[in-house]
Amino acid sequence: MNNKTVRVRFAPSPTGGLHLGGVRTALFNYLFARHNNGVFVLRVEDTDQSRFVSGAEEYIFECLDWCGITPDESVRTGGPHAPYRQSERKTIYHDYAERLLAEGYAYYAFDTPEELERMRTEFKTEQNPVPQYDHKTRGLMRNSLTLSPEQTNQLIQDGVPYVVRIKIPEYETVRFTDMIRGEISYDTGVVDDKVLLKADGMPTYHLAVVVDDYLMQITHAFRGEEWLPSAPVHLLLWKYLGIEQHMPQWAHLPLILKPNGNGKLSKRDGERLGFPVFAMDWKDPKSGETTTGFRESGFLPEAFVNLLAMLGWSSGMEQEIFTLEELVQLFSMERVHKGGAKFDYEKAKWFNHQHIQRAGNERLAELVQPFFQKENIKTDKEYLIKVIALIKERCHLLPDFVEQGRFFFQAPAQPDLEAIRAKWTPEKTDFFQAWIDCLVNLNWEHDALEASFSELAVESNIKKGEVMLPLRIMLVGGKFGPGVFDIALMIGKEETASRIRNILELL
RNA sequence: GCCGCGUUGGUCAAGGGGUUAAGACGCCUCCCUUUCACGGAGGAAUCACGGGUUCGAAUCCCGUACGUGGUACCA
Repeated sequence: MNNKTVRVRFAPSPTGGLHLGGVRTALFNYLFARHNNGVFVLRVEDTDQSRFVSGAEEYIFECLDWCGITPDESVRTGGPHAPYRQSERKTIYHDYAERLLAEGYAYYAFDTPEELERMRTEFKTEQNPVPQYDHKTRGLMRNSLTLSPEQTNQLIQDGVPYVVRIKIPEYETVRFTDMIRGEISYDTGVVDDKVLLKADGMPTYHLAVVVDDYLMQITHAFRGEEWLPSAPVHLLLWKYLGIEQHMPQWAHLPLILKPNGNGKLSKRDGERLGFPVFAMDWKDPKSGETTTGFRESGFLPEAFVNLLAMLGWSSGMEQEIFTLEELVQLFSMERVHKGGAKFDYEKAKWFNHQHIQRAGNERLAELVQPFFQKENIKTDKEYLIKVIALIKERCHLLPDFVEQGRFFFQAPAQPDLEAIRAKWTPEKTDFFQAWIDCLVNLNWEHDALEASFSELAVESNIKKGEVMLPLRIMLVGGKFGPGVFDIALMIGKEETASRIRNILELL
């Protein structure tokens, strides 16, 4: 890449950076950086206004750690372009704002929220329901363009709150090339004079990205498609600052949409439809409510990363299951889609199922243990590993191991007695009684077990098929699970006999 | 309203002038399994619409429709 190190940056917002779309942006940044032996920079957006949610920074790092996409430069790791926290870069942004002000590309605006509101209602028409602060209206507002320099200075000295706005030209066409979409052009006549510096002294995203990307020598900037409309503002800023030649290449990633209905996927959808939209549990410090994450729902991080990668990108091959390292090798911007993708939770679970099959039983045992603990089931590690080997293929999410495996640890609490009673006969009671007695002297291995069962059935003049299902229900509680003799083998001679005996008494 | 971006089965998608238009998820049928899954074999289902260009269009162009994003001192 032009002998220049590829540097990509991720600048998650405290609110938006937390969900699926945000993590995917981070992932694509990471994949592109690694693929090109570049650097993945994380700049933290910590705007100190009411919308800022404390704990978001920690949360983001934990998410990225979980996914295995740790940044090379960040607040945590340090790096040559520190600080990486926006609030610590305040004076830097001011310097750049001054430059724009001095050269007439920006101006001071003293309008109060009420005045802005008045303007919006006053100029509101059917054709223009949302009037903007732009070339059409700025001449009618209270700003350094309409005020004399003396008046402006006086207001500033008097401590009247002000913002700095970019002065967007009236007739100009801004063009740029997006790595995903190709040529894109905007007519500046429809762009408004965006605020660059807020009254509280903090920069808006518009100023911050441009300044940070320049100073941090970012070569490629990827973000969600929702940023496309503000791209012309950023382009103009690069130009006005005279740093155009250092501008990164842009790529606007397609949106992740609601599975049904319309619109961007949001936190609410997860709650409504019963699936996670956050990587990990997220507790909103303000409302105190917790939103369940993919991690806590029982997703493997590699599965989460895999399914995220396939949402808006494809390898072009038939293979769909990839490790992070494979994704790094295969990733290319050319294969990123333009259109938004609807999130499909069923497919997400399928990805997890696939990765569970590929995961080692020992690791699964560790991951699954907390879910057993939650249900107060004590698990011996060695035993649990054997159980996992037996049941993993029928598990899509980690909690499934509890449902599929609990009878290995405890006798079924509510066995499906009806299923047994339906075709029960006294002869069958005798049969099971006899089999329990056989068990005592039996060599405890699969074939011997099954042979004794089959032989006894023949002797008792009972069809083996008629007692197989009852046996299963006695041991398992229901019509599910691995081979019934494998189960008996696992739970042991005593337990097998005891479970049969107990059910027999209930019939 | 205006501006931008997009549109291949229900969903994710390959394919970028000539294909029987891949594959995956989901759904259905059958096989396997004396259970449930897994697995295997099949099946239903698609190029948004209308015009061009072309010998030939899912593919290129133009419209329309629809979707989606933006239109904040949010990101």
